[in-house]
Amino acid sequence: MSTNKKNILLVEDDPNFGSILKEYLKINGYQVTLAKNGIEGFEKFKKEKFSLCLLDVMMPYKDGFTLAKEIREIDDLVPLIFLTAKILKEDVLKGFKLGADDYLTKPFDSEVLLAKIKSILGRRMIKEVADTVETEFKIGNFSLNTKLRLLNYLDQKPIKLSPKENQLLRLLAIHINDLLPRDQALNKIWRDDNYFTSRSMDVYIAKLRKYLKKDERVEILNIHGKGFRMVVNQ
Amino acid sequence: MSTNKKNILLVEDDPNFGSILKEYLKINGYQVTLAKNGIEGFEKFKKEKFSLCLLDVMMPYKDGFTLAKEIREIDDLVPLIFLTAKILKEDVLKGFKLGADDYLTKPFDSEVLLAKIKSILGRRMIKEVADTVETEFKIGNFSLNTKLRLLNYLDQKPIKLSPKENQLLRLLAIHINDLLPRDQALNKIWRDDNYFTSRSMDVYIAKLRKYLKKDERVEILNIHGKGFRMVVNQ
DNA sequence: CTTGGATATAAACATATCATTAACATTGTT
DNA sequence: AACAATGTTAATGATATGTTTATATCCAAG
Repeated sequence: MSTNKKNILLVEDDPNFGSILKEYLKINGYQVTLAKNGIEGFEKFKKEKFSLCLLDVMMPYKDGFTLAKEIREIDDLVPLIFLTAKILKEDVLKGFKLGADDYLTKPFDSEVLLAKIKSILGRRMIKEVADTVETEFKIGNFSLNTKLRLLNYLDQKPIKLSPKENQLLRLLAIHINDLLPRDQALNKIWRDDNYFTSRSMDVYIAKLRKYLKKDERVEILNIHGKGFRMVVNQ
Repeated sequence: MSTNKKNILLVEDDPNFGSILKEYLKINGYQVTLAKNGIEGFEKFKKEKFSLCLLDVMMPYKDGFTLAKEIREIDDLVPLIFLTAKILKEDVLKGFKLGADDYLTKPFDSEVLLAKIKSILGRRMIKEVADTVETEFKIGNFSLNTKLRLLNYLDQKPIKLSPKENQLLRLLAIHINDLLPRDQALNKIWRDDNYFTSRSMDVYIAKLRKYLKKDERVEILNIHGKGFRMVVNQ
């Protein structure tokens, strides 16, 4: 449990749902500021520092997406969660037959939301930060220094990495144990994602796998059609 | 083979307005598919992957709302923008209930539309929305990770799922203990429901049943003529 | 300017994954 | 019984990926 309090901005126009959710989050150790529409939400965002924003998409005057855009203009990093995802996920036909208020009063899966918040304030936050500043990565018994482009294995002579090898391994390390989508890697490293750059990336994956053979716990797995996933077993 | 280009589906019955808007969007770097009514629009939507849909509300045969409803049945996430001449509040509300991402009145400032499109397709927006989609499902002693396409059973080696296996099991999990209508699954996953896709689905059901044998409490039952139902007994 | 080494891409071929279809068996319905 | 719906396995062709080798490109040292 971290000592600095996690401050959440909740923008929700339905007062019932808003206050219930606020109470629930407070019980779970978060500090919550509730705004009842996009305009008020943006005002509050400018005045205070928040660890995370929960935005209802469907709001009068200023919808969640517009608000998100404005927030992004002044803060590149603060995580955003849209509360419509839950609604969109539901059977649309069912949603139609109900009134607008009905889906909000339906039992809200608060456990799921809480898990999401925890996950975003933890792992995901780390990923964002790592993506912008981190230069040193542990990968099993390897350590990668992206500034010097060196891959160390215990006390052995460091392996010199080419710029592309370095960038790709760095991305895999940021997403360790998680999917690195093919497109994302291609766009970040090659700034393009046609067939040929994709094949080129495969060549680099093969090279990295060769380097990583020294530690058999470390593997780069493929997820067919989606991307790669570097794992450290045990 | 993947492409980076933003692909927009534009459904508009007025040929003049339609082609002008199409050209305008193309000039601004988008790839645009134009459909001249709701029926054609839905056909095109099923055949291709789009980053965003622009739907005219007032169209003969099939209006924009009906089309939106059909699109939402097979795609929970694709952003929708409604174009309309009417500025009726009722229509706006109806649009938002469908999960619309924006609402524009016609004639409108094309600069405004471009800004809206950019905002919705913006680098973070899609990712944020995608992040809020549930990726973990519990099924008896199994746990399904739809992002990594892995089916875990206790501590055993995870079973790798193919994309179709993954999608089908996900749908069954969403409807756990409840009926998953055959045509609903077919339209969501295969975007079609002829005899052959239906047989194909049966093949996948057989595959899933094989995987799920590890936990005898978990069963996929058939409801003759209606669909399937995954249950967790006891 | 040219040479050599490092690097990135392309080509070529091998293998793996995947969705579909066919084929035949079984079950449910009337 | 007759037909339709479903269960299951195996074969097929298409696409994605794995890997090595060849070629092109860049750039610094001579």
